[in-house]
Amino acid sequence: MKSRSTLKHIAEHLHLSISTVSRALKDHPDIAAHTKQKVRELAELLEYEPNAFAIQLRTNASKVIGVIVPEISGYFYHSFIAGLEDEARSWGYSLMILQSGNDPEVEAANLRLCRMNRAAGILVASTSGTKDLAPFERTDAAGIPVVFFDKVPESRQFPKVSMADAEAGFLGADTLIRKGRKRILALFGDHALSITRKRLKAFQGTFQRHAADGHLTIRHARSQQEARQITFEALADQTYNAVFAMSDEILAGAMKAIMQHRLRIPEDIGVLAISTGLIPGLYEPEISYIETSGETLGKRSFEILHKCMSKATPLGEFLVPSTLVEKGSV
Amino acid sequence: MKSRSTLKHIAEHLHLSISTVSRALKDHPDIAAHTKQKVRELAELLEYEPNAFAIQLRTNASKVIGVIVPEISGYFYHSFIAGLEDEARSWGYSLMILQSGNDPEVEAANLRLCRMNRAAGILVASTSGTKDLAPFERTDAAGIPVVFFDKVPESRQFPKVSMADAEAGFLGADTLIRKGRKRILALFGDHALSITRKRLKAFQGTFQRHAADGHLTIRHARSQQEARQITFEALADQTYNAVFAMSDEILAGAMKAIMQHRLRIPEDIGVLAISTGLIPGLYEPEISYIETSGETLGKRSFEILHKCMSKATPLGEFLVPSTLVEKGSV
DNA sequence: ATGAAAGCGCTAACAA
DNA sequence: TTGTTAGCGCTTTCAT
Repeated sequence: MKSRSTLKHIAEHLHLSISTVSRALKDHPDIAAHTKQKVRELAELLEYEPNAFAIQLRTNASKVIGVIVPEISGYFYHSFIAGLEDEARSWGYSLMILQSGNDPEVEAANLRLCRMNRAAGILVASTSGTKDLAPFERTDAAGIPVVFFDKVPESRQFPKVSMADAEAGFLGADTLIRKGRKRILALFGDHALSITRKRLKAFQGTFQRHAADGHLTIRHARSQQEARQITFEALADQTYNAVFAMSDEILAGAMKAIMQHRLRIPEDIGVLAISTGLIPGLYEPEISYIETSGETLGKRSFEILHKCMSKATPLGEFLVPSTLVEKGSV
Repeated sequence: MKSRSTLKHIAEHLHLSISTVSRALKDHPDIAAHTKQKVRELAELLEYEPNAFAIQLRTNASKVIGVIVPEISGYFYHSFIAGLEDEARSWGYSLMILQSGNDPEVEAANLRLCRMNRAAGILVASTSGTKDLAPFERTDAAGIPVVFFDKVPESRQFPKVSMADAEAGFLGADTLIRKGRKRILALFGDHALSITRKRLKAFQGTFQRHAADGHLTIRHARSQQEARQITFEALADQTYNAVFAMSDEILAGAMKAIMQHRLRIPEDIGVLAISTGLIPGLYEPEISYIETSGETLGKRSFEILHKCMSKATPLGEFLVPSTLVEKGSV
């Protein structure tokens, strides 16, 4: 293996001191122009590349952001990561990605890894079983800001970034009502998750306020399969003129049931979902959806974390707004 | 910020030398049992965590693997990353994820980043525009093994891991023929990509050899939209009894056209795709597919890279086999 | 069984 | 404008 060139090498070749070379390379004002010139040329020639370890050890800070998610694949987190990476790179940061597999212990181990690597900051979508926030507090106390996103704990002690769930729920109900769809089968996820409760509450509240004459059935499904079955059974008679799905996974299940019944969209049944957009775009006709963009959430999360890394920690919960994307399915 | 404890702190408290503490913590045989005991207890108490930078600087090696992909989101790479992370973590490695945005320059910059961070190894899915392999050679020469995956260059100089494209193409044609579907509309991607050419060649060859009496139309699409339009037009008359899609993106387009024509699957038309499995599972009935698993590719890639990192570089191209997953759509 | 000391490559305060 | 020096936290010879 070709041993990499260091400041020392350059310094020796040029009969300069290491610090002069170091300063020349960072364009320090003290250094003479012709010296800088010579140093830069030789550095280029020797293919000098700074040793990140040494810099990090010296400055005790890295340009790496730790990201801990339950899983990378699936319906949502990969788009979050994509958006985050984009934004982070433009600020010179890289991403260290860790999956927790929705296991609190792995999550804690991953957190430790981030600490050992002196991550500049950490973004966490917690597991559904995360109860003990102490490890996060310790990390934060050690000077590594922690920001939660998407799946956030109740605690008010950390900054949090998430989708505007209430708004999305409201928008869902409002859209359906405006389109005259008032006999609704609304499918939500696991009631134990706060995301579900927030969306549900807003949806239900809006419906009751503005469509008292309508008919709303709320059902909960914890998987695509379950969503499919519930939908299939519910749509057997013609009670409903619209289906609402609170997530991609549930939409996927509902759509199968709709296709199985060979119902036409939007003639026989209207469909609306809360989604990142990929799945609704797969059907014909495409499905209208309330967009909860993973990319946007990623970018926004970086911004918040970035603030935490520089100055005062902006506590509180930041919401990424949702917007209606009309595709004609409702 | 709470300053972290170091070996030095522990050593001072215990009136030991730093090296003794270091050794005690690594369970070095030279150290007395009771000393180890004391050291470990205090380390625990002080919440000692080794400084990865110092270790890395000292040993000039990290436990981080650089991953450079055109994009994280989309139909494929996120599942690759998920599989890779799983495997890497079990070996104590973490992932540094970099998106190239399919831009060769960004790719080169990312490569540089990996070098600066002394990545233990690098996995690259190259951009379609990557022509100059010199940067990769330099990285490799610097002692950081580079392994290409999925989108691999022609060069024989690096180890490569990819899907068994020829096999997948063969399996596609073979399956259709066995099912008696011989009037086929086969949709492929950009002909400039080697993945397309490999799949196409095997598919076409197999068809010609075993279904000379059949009718095969090959079409190329570079986007979901294009695939949709081509399919819609082609299916206007009843020439075909099966559609074959070489990728998820193309399948998505084709399915829209099929739904638009309100054709029944498999009665009116058979459908078969090469896919990772997520998309085919969204339709009703689900679509049969030749599985090209991103997860598996990720795990396999780690294995190859791991070999490269330890001993002799196993050159050549490694193929991840594909298997038929029957869902009854053909 | 334990300690002393060198050094990984870099930065930055201080000297000259 | 440039050089000297100390030190970041750790590992690892080489003593003792």
